[in-house]
Amino acid sequence: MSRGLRMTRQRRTILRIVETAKQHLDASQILRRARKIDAQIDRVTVYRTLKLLKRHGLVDELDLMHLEGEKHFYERKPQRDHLHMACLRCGKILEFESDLFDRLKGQIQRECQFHILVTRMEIGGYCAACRRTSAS
Amino acid sequence: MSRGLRMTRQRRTILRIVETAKQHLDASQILRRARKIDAQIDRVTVYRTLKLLKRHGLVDELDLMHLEGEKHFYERKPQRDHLHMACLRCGKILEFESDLFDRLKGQIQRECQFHILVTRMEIGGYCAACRRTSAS
DNA sequence: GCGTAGATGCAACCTAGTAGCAACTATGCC
DNA sequence: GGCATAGTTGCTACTAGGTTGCATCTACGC
Repeated sequence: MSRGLRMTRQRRTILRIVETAKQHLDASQILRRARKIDAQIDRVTVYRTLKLLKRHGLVDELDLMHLEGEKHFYERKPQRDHLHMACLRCGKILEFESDLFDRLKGQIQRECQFHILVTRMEIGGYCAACRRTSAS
Repeated sequence: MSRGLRMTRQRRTILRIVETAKQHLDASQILRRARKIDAQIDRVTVYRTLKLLKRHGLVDELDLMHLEGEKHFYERKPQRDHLHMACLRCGKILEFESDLFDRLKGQIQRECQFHILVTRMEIGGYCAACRRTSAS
Protein backbone atom coordinates (compact mmCIF):
# COMPACT_ATOMS: atom_id res chain seq x y z
CA MET A 1 0.00 0.00 0.00
CA SER A 2 1.49 3.27 -1.12
CA ARG A 3 0.21 6.19 -3.24
CA GLY A 4 -1.21 8.25 -0.42
CA LEU A 5 -2.55 5.24 1.42
CA ARG A 6 -1.56 4.72 5.00
CA MET A 7 -0.81 1.48 6.73
CA THR A 8 -2.72 1.97 9.92
CA ARG A 9 -2.99 -0.33 12.90
CA GLN A 10 -6.56 -1.19 11.91
CA ARG A 11 -5.74 -2.02 8.32
CA ARG A 12 -2.85 -4.19 9.36
CA THR A 13 -5.13 -6.09 11.70
CA ILE A 14 -7.86 -6.65 9.14
CA LEU A 15 -5.47 -7.65 6.39
CA ARG A 16 -3.76 -10.14 8.64
CA ILE A 17 -7.08 -11.69 9.61
CA VAL A 18 -8.12 -12.22 6.01
CA GLU A 19 -4.70 -13.50 4.99
CA THR A 20 -4.44 -16.04 7.74
CA ALA A 21 -8.05 -17.19 7.76
CA LYS A 22 -8.61 -20.87 7.15
CA GLN A 23 -12.15 -20.40 5.86
CA HIS A 24 -14.00 -17.66 4.05
CA LEU A 25 -15.01 -14.93 6.46
CA ASP A 26 -17.74 -12.35 6.15
CA ALA A 27 -17.52 -8.76 7.35
CA SER A 28 -19.05 -9.42 10.75
CA GLN A 29 -16.77 -12.38 11.44
CA ILE A 30 -13.82 -10.24 10.48
CA LEU A 31 -15.05 -7.52 12.81
CA ARG A 32 -15.39 -9.99 15.67
CA ARG A 33 -11.86 -11.27 15.18
CA ALA A 34 -10.47 -7.79 14.75
CA ARG A 35 -12.03 -6.69 18.05
CA LYS A 36 -10.20 -9.45 19.86
CA ILE A 37 -6.97 -7.86 18.74
CA ASP A 38 -8.05 -4.24 18.89
CA ALA A 39 -11.20 -3.70 20.92
CA GLN A 40 -11.78 -0.19 19.59
CA ILE A 41 -12.03 -1.09 15.94
CA ASP A 42 -15.29 -0.11 14.31
CA ARG A 43 -17.67 -1.94 12.01
CA VAL A 44 -17.42 0.89 9.52
CA THR A 45 -13.64 0.61 9.39
CA VAL A 46 -13.93 -3.04 8.53
CA TYR A 47 -16.29 -2.32 5.65
CA ARG A 48 -14.13 0.50 4.38
CA THR A 49 -10.96 -1.53 4.60
CA LEU A 50 -12.45 -4.52 2.82
CA LYS A 51 -13.66 -2.29 0.03
CA LEU A 52 -10.20 -0.83 -0.25
CA LEU A 53 -8.45 -4.19 -0.25
CA LYS A 54 -10.86 -5.42 -2.87
CA ARG A 55 -10.30 -2.37 -5.06
CA HIS A 56 -6.57 -2.84 -4.82
CA GLY A 57 -6.75 -6.50 -5.68
CA LEU A 58 -5.48 -7.79 -2.35
CA VAL A 59 -8.63 -9.70 -1.49
CA ASP A 60 -11.43 -11.27 -3.50
CA GLU A 61 -15.05 -10.88 -2.62
CA LEU A 62 -17.30 -13.91 -2.87
CA ASP A 63 -21.02 -14.43 -2.69
CA LEU A 64 -20.88 -18.19 -2.26
CA MET A 65 -24.28 -18.44 -3.88
CA HIS A 66 -25.80 -16.47 -1.02
CA LEU A 67 -26.33 -19.65 0.92
CA GLU A 68 -26.97 -17.71 4.10
CA GLY A 69 -28.36 -14.26 3.50
CA GLU A 70 -26.86 -11.62 1.30
CA LYS A 71 -23.52 -11.14 2.94
CA HIS A 72 -20.18 -11.31 1.22
CA PHE A 73 -17.18 -13.38 2.03
CA TYR A 74 -13.56 -12.51 1.60
CA GLU A 75 -10.39 -14.38 0.86
CA ARG A 76 -6.87 -13.25 0.08
CA LYS A 77 -6.36 -13.07 -3.65
CA PRO A 78 -4.68 -16.30 -4.69
CA GLN A 79 -1.75 -16.68 -7.08
CA ARG A 80 -3.88 -18.72 -9.37
CA ASP A 81 -7.61 -18.13 -9.62
CA HIS A 82 -9.95 -20.84 -8.51
CA LEU A 83 -13.66 -21.36 -8.60
CA HIS A 84 -16.02 -22.10 -5.74
CA MET A 85 -18.61 -24.80 -5.48
CA ALA A 86 -21.30 -24.42 -2.87
CA CYS A 87 -23.34 -27.42 -1.83
CA LEU A 88 -26.96 -26.35 -1.65
CA ARG A 89 -27.73 -29.14 0.77
CA CYS A 90 -24.92 -29.18 3.35
CA GLY A 91 -23.45 -25.75 2.70
CA LYS A 92 -19.93 -26.99 2.20
CA ILE A 93 -17.69 -24.82 0.04
CA LEU A 94 -15.19 -26.49 -2.27
CA GLU A 95 -12.48 -24.87 -4.31
CA PHE A 96 -11.19 -25.99 -7.66
CA GLU A 97 -8.33 -24.92 -9.90
CA SER A 98 -8.31 -25.93 -13.50
CA ASP A 99 -6.38 -25.48 -16.65
CA LEU A 100 -9.64 -25.15 -18.53
CA PHE A 101 -10.55 -22.24 -16.28
CA ASP A 102 -7.28 -20.49 -17.07
CA ARG A 103 -7.73 -21.16 -20.77
CA LEU A 104 -11.29 -19.85 -20.67
CA LYS A 105 -10.03 -16.59 -19.23
CA GLY A 106 -7.38 -16.43 -21.92
CA GLN A 107 -10.01 -16.95 -24.58
CA ILE A 108 -12.12 -14.12 -23.19
CA GLN A 109 -9.21 -11.69 -23.13
CA ARG A 110 -8.38 -12.55 -26.72
CA GLU A 111 -11.76 -12.93 -28.35
CA CYS A 112 -13.66 -10.24 -26.46
CA GLN A 113 -10.74 -7.86 -26.08
CA PHE A 114 -11.79 -7.67 -22.47
CA HIS A 115 -9.12 -6.80 -19.92
CA ILE A 116 -9.87 -9.04 -16.93
CA LEU A 117 -9.30 -7.66 -13.44
CA VAL A 118 -11.44 -9.92 -11.27
CA THR A 119 -13.19 -13.18 -11.88
CA ARG A 120 -15.82 -14.83 -9.80
CA MET A 121 -17.07 -18.24 -10.71
CA GLU A 122 -19.45 -19.91 -8.36
CA ILE A 123 -21.33 -23.09 -8.79
CA GLY A 124 -24.31 -24.31 -6.82
CA GLY A 125 -25.32 -27.94 -6.64
CA TYR A 126 -24.80 -31.07 -4.61
CA CYS A 127 -21.46 -32.30 -3.40
CA ALA A 128 -20.39 -35.92 -3.72
CA ALA A 129 -21.49 -36.82 -0.19
CA CYS A 130 -24.91 -35.21 -0.50
CA ARG A 131 -25.57 -36.78 -3.89
CA ARG A 132 -25.09 -40.22 -2.43
CA THR A 133 -27.48 -39.71 0.46
CA SER A 134 -30.38 -38.59 -1.73
CA ALA A 135 -32.58 -39.66 -4.64
CA SER A 136 -31.26 -37.06 -7.06
CA MET B 1 -45.37 -25.14 -12.42
CA SER B 2 -47.15 -28.01 -10.76
CA ARG B 3 -46.64 -29.91 -7.49
CA GLY B 4 -48.90 -27.77 -5.35
CA LEU B 5 -47.77 -24.54 -6.95
CA ARG B 6 -50.35 -22.24 -8.41
CA MET B 7 -50.11 -20.17 -11.51
CA THR B 8 -51.54 -16.92 -10.29
CA ARG B 9 -52.09 -13.71 -12.16
CA GLN B 10 -49.13 -12.14 -10.37
CA ARG B 11 -46.74 -14.96 -11.14
CA ARG B 12 -47.73 -14.99 -14.76
CA THR B 13 -47.05 -11.26 -14.96
CA ILE B 14 -43.64 -11.45 -13.31
CA LEU B 15 -42.53 -14.46 -15.31
CA ARG B 16 -43.52 -12.80 -18.57
CA ILE B 17 -41.60 -9.65 -17.66
CA VAL B 18 -38.41 -11.55 -16.96
CA GLU B 19 -38.77 -13.73 -20.03
CA THR B 20 -39.34 -10.90 -22.43
CA ALA B 21 -36.86 -8.44 -20.94
CA LYS B 22 -34.16 -7.23 -23.26
CA GLN B 23 -31.72 -6.40 -20.47
CA HIS B 24 -31.08 -7.71 -17.00
CA LEU B 25 -33.66 -6.35 -14.59
CA ASP B 26 -33.45 -6.00 -10.84
CA ALA B 27 -36.32 -6.57 -8.41
CA SER B 28 -37.43 -2.96 -8.31
CA GLN B 29 -37.44 -2.63 -12.08
CA ILE B 30 -39.50 -5.78 -12.29
CA LEU B 31 -41.91 -4.38 -9.71
CA ARG B 32 -42.27 -1.15 -11.66
CA ARG B 33 -43.06 -3.01 -14.86
CA ALA B 34 -45.40 -5.39 -13.11
CA ARG B 35 -47.37 -2.49 -11.64
CA LYS B 36 -48.02 -1.13 -15.10
CA ILE B 37 -49.81 -4.36 -15.89
CA ASP B 38 -51.33 -5.00 -12.48
CA ALA B 39 -51.34 -1.94 -10.25
CA GLN B 40 -52.08 -3.90 -7.07
CA ILE B 41 -49.04 -6.15 -7.19
CA ASP B 42 -46.82 -5.89 -4.14
CA ARG B 43 -43.05 -5.61 -3.70
CA VAL B 44 -43.10 -8.67 -1.48
CA THR B 45 -44.82 -10.74 -4.14
CA VAL B 46 -42.09 -9.84 -6.59
CA TYR B 47 -39.38 -10.95 -4.18
CA ARG B 48 -41.20 -14.13 -3.31
CA THR B 49 -41.85 -14.97 -6.93
CA LEU B 50 -38.28 -14.34 -8.00
CA LYS B 51 -37.04 -16.56 -5.22
CA LEU B 52 -39.41 -19.26 -6.35
CA LEU B 53 -38.48 -18.99 -10.01
CA LYS B 54 -34.84 -19.13 -9.06
CA ARG B 55 -35.35 -22.18 -6.88
CA HIS B 56 -37.15 -23.93 -9.69
CA GLY B 57 -34.48 -23.11 -12.22
CA LEU B 58 -36.63 -20.87 -14.41
CA VAL B 59 -34.54 -17.76 -13.88
CA ASP B 60 -30.92 -17.10 -13.02
CA GLU B 61 -29.87 -14.56 -10.46
CA LEU B 62 -26.88 -12.37 -11.24
CA ASP B 63 -24.79 -9.96 -9.22
CA LEU B 64 -23.09 -8.34 -12.18
CA MET B 65 -20.13 -7.56 -9.97
CA HIS B 66 -22.32 -5.30 -7.84
CA LEU B 67 -21.54 -2.38 -10.10
CA GLU B 68 -24.35 -0.35 -8.59
CA GLY B 69 -25.19 -1.30 -5.05
CA GLU B 70 -25.97 -4.74 -3.77
CA LYS B 71 -29.02 -5.59 -5.79
CA HIS B 72 -29.53 -8.66 -7.89
CA PHE B 73 -30.45 -9.00 -11.50
CA TYR B 74 -32.51 -11.66 -13.14
CA GLU B 75 -32.63 -13.29 -16.53
CA ARG B 76 -34.54 -16.26 -17.90
CA LYS B 77 -32.44 -19.36 -17.66
CA PRO B 78 -30.84 -19.86 -21.05
CA GLN B 79 -30.57 -23.12 -22.99
CA ARG B 80 -26.83 -22.90 -22.85
CA ASP B 81 -25.09 -21.23 -19.95
CA HIS B 82 -23.13 -18.11 -20.59
CA LEU B 83 -20.88 -15.93 -18.52
CA HIS B 84 -21.14 -12.21 -17.86
CA MET B 85 -18.47 -9.59 -18.21
CA ALA B 86 -19.02 -6.27 -16.47
CA CYS B 87 -16.99 -3.26 -17.51
CA LEU B 88 -15.85 -1.52 -14.36
CA ARG B 89 -15.52 1.75 -16.22
CA CYS B 90 -18.62 2.13 -18.40
CA GLY B 91 -20.83 -0.44 -16.71
CA LYS B 92 -21.64 -2.31 -19.90
CA ILE B 93 -22.57 -5.97 -19.49
CA LEU B 94 -21.41 -8.47 -22.09
CA GLU B 95 -22.37 -12.10 -22.40
CA PHE B 96 -20.21 -14.88 -23.68
CA GLU B 97 -20.79 -18.53 -24.51
CA SER B 98 -17.87 -20.84 -24.87
CA ASP B 99 -17.03 -24.41 -25.44
CA LEU B 100 -14.32 -24.14 -22.84
CA PHE B 101 -16.93 -23.06 -20.33
CA ASP B 102 -19.06 -26.10 -21.09
CA ARG B 103 -16.02 -28.35 -20.88
CA LEU B 104 -15.00 -26.80 -17.56
CA LYS B 105 -18.40 -27.63 -16.13
CA GLY B 106 -18.09 -31.15 -17.43
CA GLN B 107 -14.70 -31.49 -15.79
CA ILE B 108 -16.10 -30.34 -12.47
CA GLN B 109 -18.99 -32.79 -12.58
CA ARG B 110 -16.59 -35.63 -13.34
CA GLU B 111 -13.57 -34.84 -11.23
CA CYS B 112 -15.31 -33.38 -8.20
CA GLN B 113 -18.39 -35.58 -8.38
CA PHE B 114 -20.32 -32.40 -7.96
CA HIS B 115 -23.84 -32.27 -9.35
CA ILE B 116 -24.18 -28.80 -10.88
CA LEU B 117 -27.50 -27.02 -10.63
CA VAL B 118 -26.58 -23.38 -11.15
CA THR B 119 -23.49 -21.65 -12.37
CA ARG B 120 -22.59 -18.04 -12.10
CA MET B 121 -19.45 -16.77 -13.73
CA GLU B 122 -18.87 -13.08 -13.67
CA ILE B 123 -15.84 -11.17 -14.77
CA GLY B 124 -14.94 -7.60 -13.95
CA GLY B 125 -12.53 -5.56 -16.02
CA TYR B 126 -12.40 -3.17 -18.94
CA CYS B 127 -14.25 -3.66 -22.19
CA ALA B 128 -12.58 -3.17 -25.57
CA ALA B 129 -13.83 0.39 -25.93
CA CYS B 130 -12.76 1.48 -22.45
CA ARG B 131 -9.33 -0.11 -22.82
CA ARG B 132 -8.65 2.00 -25.85
CA THR B 133 -9.62 5.30 -24.26
CA SER B 134 -7.32 4.89 -21.27
CA ALA B 135 -3.73 4.32 -20.26
CA SER B 136 -4.26 0.83 -18.93
C1' DG C 1 -70.00 -24.76 -6.80
C1' DC C 2 -67.03 -25.86 -2.55
C1' DG C 3 -63.20 -26.58 0.47
C1' DT C 4 -58.74 -25.80 1.26
C1' DA C 5 -53.81 -25.50 0.52
C1' DG C 6 -51.34 -22.17 -1.27
C1' DA C 7 -50.69 -17.20 -2.53
C1' DT C 8 -51.22 -12.32 -1.76
C1' DG C 9 -50.86 -7.67 0.38
C1' DC C 10 -49.91 -5.11 4.15
C1' DA C 11 -47.09 -3.47 8.03
C1' DA C 12 -43.36 -4.11 10.62
C1' DC C 13 -38.89 -5.65 10.72
C1' DC C 14 -33.93 -7.03 9.80
C1' DT C 15 -29.30 -7.02 7.96
C1' DA C 16 -25.59 -5.41 5.26
C1' DG C 17 -23.64 -1.66 3.91
C1' DT C 18 -22.99 3.75 3.36
C1' DA C 19 -22.65 8.94 4.34
C1' DG C 20 -21.37 13.00 6.96
C1' DC C 21 -18.45 14.86 9.97
C1' DA C 22 -15.42 16.08 13.88
C1' DA C 23 -11.42 14.11 16.05
C1' DC C 24 -7.22 11.56 15.44
C1' DT C 25 -2.66 9.94 13.32
C1' DA C 26 0.83 8.10 9.79
C1' DT C 27 3.96 9.96 7.02
C1' DG C 28 6.97 13.33 4.47
C1' DC C 29 9.64 17.25 5.25
C1' DC C 30 12.58 20.22 7.72
C1' DG D 1 12.80 14.88 16.79
C1' DG D 2 8.79 18.19 15.82
C1' DC D 3 5.30 19.95 12.56
C1' DA D 4 1.82 20.17 9.01
C1' DT D 5 -1.55 17.90 6.78
C1' DA D 6 -3.77 14.54 3.89
C1' DG D 7 -5.68 10.52 4.95
C1' DT D 8 -8.11 7.63 8.36
C1' DT D 9 -11.03 6.58 12.14
C1' DG D 10 -15.15 6.10 15.02
C1' DC D 11 -19.29 7.98 15.94
C1' DT D 12 -24.30 8.48 14.70
C1' DA D 13 -27.70 8.36 11.57
C1' DC D 14 -29.36 6.58 7.45
C1' DT D 15 -30.51 3.74 3.14
C1' DA D 16 -31.36 -0.22 0.26
C1' DG D 17 -32.63 -4.65 -0.43
C1' DG D 18 -34.89 -8.16 1.22
C1' DT D 19 -37.83 -11.01 4.82
C1' DT D 20 -41.49 -12.30 8.37
C1' DG D 21 -46.04 -12.76 10.43
C1' DC D 22 -50.51 -12.80 9.67
C1' DA D 23 -55.25 -12.00 8.15
C1' DT D 24 -57.48 -12.16 3.76
C1' DC D 25 -58.04 -13.93 -0.76
C1' DT D 26 -58.09 -17.36 -4.70
C1' DA D 27 -56.61 -21.28 -7.97
C1' DC D 28 -57.71 -25.60 -8.65
C1' DG D 29 -59.02 -30.54 -7.63
C1' DC D 30 -63.10 -32.76 -6.49
